[in-house]
Amino acid sequence: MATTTAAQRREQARADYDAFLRACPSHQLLGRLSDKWVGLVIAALSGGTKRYSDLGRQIAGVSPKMLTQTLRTLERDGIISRTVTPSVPVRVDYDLTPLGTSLATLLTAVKDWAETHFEEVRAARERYDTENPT
Amino acid sequence: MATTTAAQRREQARADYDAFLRACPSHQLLGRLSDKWVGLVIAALSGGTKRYSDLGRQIAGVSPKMLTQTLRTLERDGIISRTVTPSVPVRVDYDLTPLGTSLATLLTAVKDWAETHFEEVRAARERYDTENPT
DNA sequence: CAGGATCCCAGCTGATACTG
DNA sequence: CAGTATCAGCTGGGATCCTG
Repeated sequence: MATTTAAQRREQARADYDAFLRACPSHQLLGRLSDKWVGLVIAALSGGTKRYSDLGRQIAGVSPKMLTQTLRTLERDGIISRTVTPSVPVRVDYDLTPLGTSLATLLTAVKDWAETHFEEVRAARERYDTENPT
Repeated sequence: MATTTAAQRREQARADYDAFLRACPSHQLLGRLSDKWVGLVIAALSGGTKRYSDLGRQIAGVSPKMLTQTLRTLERDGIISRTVTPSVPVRVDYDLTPLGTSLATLLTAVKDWAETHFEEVRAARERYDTENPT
């Protein structure tokens, strides 16, 4: 025996890794933040309470499905709050919770870093591309 | 006519949005950071210089392909440096650049936020799930 | 107005095999 | 040792149609 192939070991490692990732808060958060629409939604809500259709209009190109999906996961995570007003067309307002606000702060920090260093990154890319014409 | 359907308008909006996103540094950065392996690689390299196979071993479950791909994009962005030593088996060392180090700092900030607030998120999820048995 | 349900395609991921 | 090349599978996201 001892036929522990590299593949088997990697498979095992992957299982461990997956379990680890699922339990890893920072990675979960990263996944959330980078989710295609999450950043936009949070940014939009930083401007105050918004209705569903306001968000749909303000965030260019989002489909109803993705908007709803995004809002739902954010609501589930306690990042935003959803308020239904049973008037005659229904009215639903979304807002940032305190937790969401603190997350928005973090997002701003990331944005600042990006804006500060983006020129460096751009230059690095250009250098790399001219050096590796592939 | 004026048959500008909702779909058409969304399509147009989507084009604008895509162009916007491609030009948006913070969103690009977010995408990078949340990339499945990027966080792990940066974390691994925070411990100092590492060889290709070291990284492959330290990061459980990564395939050679993804490891290479991740390293390449990070190198292109000027986040890590790649040093080839043409000995008789070849030897390649990876390291964080100053830019990469500052990014690692940001990553740490995200990690701290996640660890600080994860319990709140977990609680919010539990509440949401018990309230919405679907 | 605010969504739910369904179908479907593209792209990324990963496994495997091969090379300088 | 440090990759590259190829192929298959899955999942995310959008389009579309429908409801309370």
